[in-house]
Amino acid sequence: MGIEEPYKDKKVITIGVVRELTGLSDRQIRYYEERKLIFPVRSKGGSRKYSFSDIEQLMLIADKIEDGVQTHEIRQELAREIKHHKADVRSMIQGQLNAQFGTRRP
Amino acid sequence: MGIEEPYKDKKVITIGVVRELTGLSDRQIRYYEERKLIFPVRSKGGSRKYSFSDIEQLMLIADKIEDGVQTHEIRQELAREIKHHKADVRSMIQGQLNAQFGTRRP
DNA sequence: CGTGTAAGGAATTCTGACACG
DNA sequence: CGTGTAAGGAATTCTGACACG
Repeated sequence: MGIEEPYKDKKVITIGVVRELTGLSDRQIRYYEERKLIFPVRSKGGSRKYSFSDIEQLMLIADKIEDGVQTHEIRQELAREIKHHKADVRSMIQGQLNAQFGTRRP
Repeated sequence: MGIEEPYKDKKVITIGVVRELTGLSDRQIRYYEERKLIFPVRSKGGSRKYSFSDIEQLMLIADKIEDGVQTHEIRQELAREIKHHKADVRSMIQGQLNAQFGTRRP
């Protein structure tokens, strides 16, 4: 499990390109940010910059919205995913430690 | 040898971000395009869009310029690289064909 | 709740040209 | 040759608000 796709998470894409790539309106894209579903960074001048991950995330969000899921529900799902992801990272690190030093057994 | 880094070649980055990421001026970036060293695509409105590959390419170009290499020389080097790359692809495909069907031997 | 829209302003980018060397 | 710059215009993005439902 190595480091891959170094570009996927770099926030370098303007909202216009995101609009084209996702098919969403800027209004929608900005609204999902307002509802804490997506977190672009800002350029010096104040314009939003998104990553490819953000674009994928937006397409997932759009699917759920279409299915009638409300933004606050989506936000909760996201929180759960992050929690699980953190747990995964924790257990992976634990696994590496065990592999290196053996399982602790007093 | 599979398909990797699906984002590396997507032309989605505006010149302002390229300027920040490379440290070059827009003048320089546009000039290298004029000299056929880099090939951004255009948005509907006419603004340039670059890929991460383009950014890496620009940094290589900048290094060579600093070393006193002229743009037309760099362009020739690029042409050679493309030629070699095409030869590599050709021999790789040939290798796959041989692996699949055996070397032709009448 | 989620989205469209008109409004006004600010930041971004574009081209062609002049300058220096 | 490679790059800076001032000029004027066009495309892009921003925010806050009103509207509908």
